[in-house]
Parts: sequence; structure tokens; C-alpha cells
Amino acid sequence: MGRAPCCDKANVKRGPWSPEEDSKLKEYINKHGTGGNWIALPQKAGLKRCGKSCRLRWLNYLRPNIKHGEFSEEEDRIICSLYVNIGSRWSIIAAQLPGRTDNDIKNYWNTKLKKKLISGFLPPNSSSSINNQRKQQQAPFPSSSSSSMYMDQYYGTGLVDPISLPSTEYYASTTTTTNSVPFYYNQVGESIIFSPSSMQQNYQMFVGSEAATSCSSSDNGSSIKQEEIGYHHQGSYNNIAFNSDHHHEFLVMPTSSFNNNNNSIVNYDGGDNNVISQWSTEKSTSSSGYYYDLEDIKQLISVSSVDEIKGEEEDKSMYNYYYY
DNA sequence: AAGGAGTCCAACCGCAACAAC
DNA sequence: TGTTGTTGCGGTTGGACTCCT
Repeated sequence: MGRAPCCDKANVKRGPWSPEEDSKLKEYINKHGTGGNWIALPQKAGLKRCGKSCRLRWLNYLRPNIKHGEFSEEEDRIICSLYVNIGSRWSIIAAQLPGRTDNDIKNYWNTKLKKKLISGFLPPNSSSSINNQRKQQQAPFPSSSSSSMYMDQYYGTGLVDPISLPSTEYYASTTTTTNSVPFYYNQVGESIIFSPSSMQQNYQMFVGSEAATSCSSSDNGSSIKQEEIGYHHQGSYNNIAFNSDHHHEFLVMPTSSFNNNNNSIVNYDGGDNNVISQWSTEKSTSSSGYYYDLEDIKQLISVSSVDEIKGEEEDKSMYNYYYY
């Protein structure tokens, strides 16, 4: 036996809301509030609508301070970052964007942002200047031709839709550790995803992300549980996040440009503090941020479990993300 | 100008979580 | 503790609109 319907479908109006219905609903809620009972509300408000429909109309369209229209680049970046991080948890993503509704963001992602992101994936051998620029950005990492094996691994992550699979897989193996760890990386918009192919345990790591930090500070409803975040640098937006919901990947985001002078990728958080961090071949810190050492990261991804990573807290002050 | 294809987005649906009893 | 009602969420739909030929 199924659940009884929330309303008598035969006697409720469906489809688009008329201005009269909108003003009735608005007026009622402004006067009386929702009363904590959406099911009873339409009757009280004199509406021939299902309570769920009223709730949706109010939350997505009528309530005050709803922001409609164009999304800013900053909003784009936050959505992309969080999507790569937590997937399609639209309500959580919406919570990071005041005035935006989950429905809005979901529609925006499905109709525009995903395509925008896909168009950001450019083949490495293209002759366009943008492609050349991206090739340069990939310079610090040993590269080789992509192979279907790694393509399969990438497909297997489940992090992005197969359709958005870029044609720029890169493969490198560590030379400084006894455990040689093949991995490849990819660029999603302004983010870079590193995908160790030999991981036994699923985890995901974020470095230098205000969005991830914001997310980590709120454990309500987020799939990224506090313990999965790992350690993040207090008072700084440079952080590390593990997400066992995702697969075999950690993420550095967002990346703005490649710095030819010191062979590094400049990674900024874009948040209020505008903290600058860099992925670099040099391990050091500076007033402008952190330099993530590539070899250390290679070692980091060779660990076999989140517990191992979380187990070691030494040297947290300087390299708070190196726990293995 | 017509109509077919593609895009956008408000609204619906079903399910899971939660709350109240 | 189990049952029932409600809320919240994410996926999907379908109609309106725009673009293209």
C-alpha cells in the first residue's frame, strides 16, 4: 500500500501560477506566516493548490530577497567548485549563494554552466591561443600521451559526466617514492582535479578553497562530514578536504593562471581574504600564500586510506595538508 | 513567413528524512 | 517503538520562447 497523496489531486489546480494566486499567497504568508503547515495553508489562503506547490512557489519565486537573472562569475565559480566537491546537492550549494534558490542553480547548471565548463576543456594539441595557454598551464607536470586506460579510470571516478571528459589526460609517476603512484589530472573550469589511479580508499582533497572551507564550517546536511574534511589551516582559506563520497580524487581550486617565472600554478581562493596560494615545485610559504610541493602531493596520494592521512598531525603549522 | 530544433525554466513527482503522536 | 503526516530534496517534465534554416 502506497502513501496517501498529500492532497486531492483531482481538486487542485496545477500548472503555472496566475498573478492573482501569487498575490493571494504572498498576502497570506506576509500576514500569517506559513504556520508551519504547508498542507493546510492553501485552504486557509483561499487557494486551490497543493501545499507542496504553494511551498515551492513561495520558496522559489515569491519570498523576499530572491535574486533572479544573470549569475556572476563569482557565483559561477562557487557553483562549479561546490559541484565538483559535493555533487548535485543543490540546497547546500544554494546556501552559499544568498538569494539564489536550489532550483535556480540546478536549472542554471543543467542548461548553461555545465556547457560552459565543457567548453573550457580544450584539446592539448589544438593550435588555438587559449589551448596553448592551457598547455603552458600544464607544464609543471610530467606528461605523456593520454591512453584509453586512463580515460577509463577517469570515467570511473564518477566526478564529472562522461560527456564532459576532457581530452587532456596526463599521466605521471612518482620517482621519489618506492610506491610509484600513477596519477593524472584535469582542469575543470578554474579547478584542477588530480586523480590517483592506485587509490584503494576513496577520498577527495581540497586545497585553497574558500568554498570548501565554508562548507566545512557547516556540518548541517552536508555530505562532507567534518571528519572527512581533515585538517584545515585555522584562520586561513587554505585547507584540505577529504570526501569519501567521491572517488579517488583530490582537488586544487581554483586556479587562475600559470606563472612562468617560478614554474607554478597560481591558485587563489577568490574569497574575502583573497588568499593567494600556489602549486609549485618549491615547498615554502610566503606572505602571499602556500606553495604546494608536487612531489609531496605525489606521496600524499600514495597513501591507502583516509585514516592514514588523518592519523598524522605533525608539522601542521606549515604543511597542514601533509598527513600520511 | 513558417516550422522544426534547440533552449530555458517553472512546476511536478517520488522518495527519504524528520516530527509528532 | 511503530505509524502517520509533513517537509525538503533532487530528478524530470513539458510548455513557452528563441534561433535557425
